[in-house]
Parts: sequence; structure tokens; C-alpha cells
Amino acid sequence: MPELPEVETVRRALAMELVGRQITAVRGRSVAMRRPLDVAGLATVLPGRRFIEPRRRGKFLLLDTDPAGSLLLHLGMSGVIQLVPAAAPLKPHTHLILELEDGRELRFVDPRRFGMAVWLEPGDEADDPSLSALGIEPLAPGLSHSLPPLIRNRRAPIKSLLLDQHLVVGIGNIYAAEALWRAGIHPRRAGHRISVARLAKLAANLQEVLTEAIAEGGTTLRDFATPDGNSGYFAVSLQVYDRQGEPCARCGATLRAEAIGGRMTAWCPRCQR
DNA sequence: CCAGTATCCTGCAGGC
DNA sequence: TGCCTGCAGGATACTG
Repeated sequence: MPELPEVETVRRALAMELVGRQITAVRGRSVAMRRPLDVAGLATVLPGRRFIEPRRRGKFLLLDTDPAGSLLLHLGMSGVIQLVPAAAPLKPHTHLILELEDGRELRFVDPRRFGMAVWLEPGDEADDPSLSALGIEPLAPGLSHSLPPLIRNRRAPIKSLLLDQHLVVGIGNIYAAEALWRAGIHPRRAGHRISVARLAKLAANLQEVLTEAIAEGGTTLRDFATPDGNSGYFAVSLQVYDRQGEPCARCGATLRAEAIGGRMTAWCPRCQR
């Protein structure tokens, strides 16, 4: 579920609640995830460390510690980070538990196991396979200048290009659809057939929708929750995602949906060209 | 290199 | 009600 706004929402919550806390013990069960979860390995390296300000790179969370090192997390499609009292009931599919000195636990729950949690020593980050090929951060300044050259020479549908984390990071199925609707661009339009001016508009719309979603605490469709268990409120602001059959809020035409690049995509057939 | 498809896994909605 | 099928917000290994 989680795209950039949801991951950033989690990062901010952890920045408020986790900084300064010390890890006392590690529990869990090593399972196959996107990358294997090695509970025993984490249990040898994590206890005694304190969390410092966490970072986000695309949809990845980097929980940095003192002494230096990072727990690299990805929430996949169904991952949730909980920060709860140790006595809180254990949710099914809780794979990793970090016991904290203040009596709380940081828990990683991920039913579909598309996520991951791996330890990075300070030198490992630059060439980590998950991080090294990532594209630009969409909320960094200058996206309207940095986006067009990445898209202009590509023949794939713009929707698929927006989902490609090697180009721009953090955009998933929901925000790709929303940004394209705002920009009035048909999701199937080939990248090289979109003018630089329209790509600049798309860049601005991407930044808008991501920023607005962060302000609302992300989008909760079914699973997403912040570490304290709250939902995000941006779902009420979605204009096209999963709204096929409903009228377009801008022009009134009936929204439609088809798979593009294997992912269900909704758009307005009248005002997206 | 690029574009498109299959695949990992569980939960759940919808159809019969 | 109950069973079955297909689909889900992601990333990547593969094919052509």
C-alpha cells in the first residue's frame, strides 16, 4: 500500500517517538521476504544501539542508529510499523520485534511479505542493491526541470514510467493515477509524445498531490496505519484511483479503468489526452 | 538498453 | 453459507 506519502508519514511519526530510544533485545522469526529476514543476525548487531533521526529514500525507510548503521526497511504492499507497549496484543504476521528500553516495542508486520528489513553497516549504503539504482526524489527542488529529460526519450506509457523507481522514486499506482489526472495526460500516452511543457506541469502536479497526501497523513485504503495505529485521510481526496464508473470531478465524463503495464489504471477519457 | 510479462505471498471481495 | 477465482497499493528477474 505504501507509497512516498505513507512512508514519509511513518518516518515523521518515528522521528517524533523513536529518536533517543535504545534497543534492548530483538525477537521474531526469520522468514522469506523480498530479502531474507535474518532475526539472529539483527539480534547480534542491534541491542545497545540508540535510534537517531530516521531518513526516507523513495519508499525505503532508513532507521539510523548510534553507533552508526541503519535498519533498512521497505513496507512492500502490506507492511506496517507499530510502536506499541510491550503488552499490546501481537498481530498475525509480526515478523520482527525490537524491544526498547522504555517498555515499548517496534514491530514490523507484513502479511504478504513483499517488504524487507536488513541491516546496513555505514559503508554498505552506497552500493546496496536496493538503494544504488534509485532515481530522483520527486519532492526535491527542480522536478519540472529534472523530470522531462527522463521521460522524453522513452516509448513506454507515461503511467509505467512514473512507477519505475529507477527514474523517479516514491510514486506508486495511486499517486501516478492522481497526478496524471491533475495534469490532463492520458496514462497510456508514450513518454516521448508528451511536450516538455506538459511534463513540467505533470512534475508540478506530482509534487502537489504528494505534498497534499503527506499533509493528510497518507492514504489508507485497507491496511495502512501510522505506528500509533491511526489511518491516513487522503483517501477522501482521491479523484480517479478506483473511481471507474463515477463521473469525472472536472468534466463529468464517466471515468474508466484498464490494466496498463499489468496495473489497474483509472482515468478520464475526456479530459486526459 | 528498453518494454512487457511473470512471480513472490496472503487476504479478501465478488461470483456462483 | 461456502467454495473458488482473481485481484491488490511493489520490486525485480526474466524474455524477446
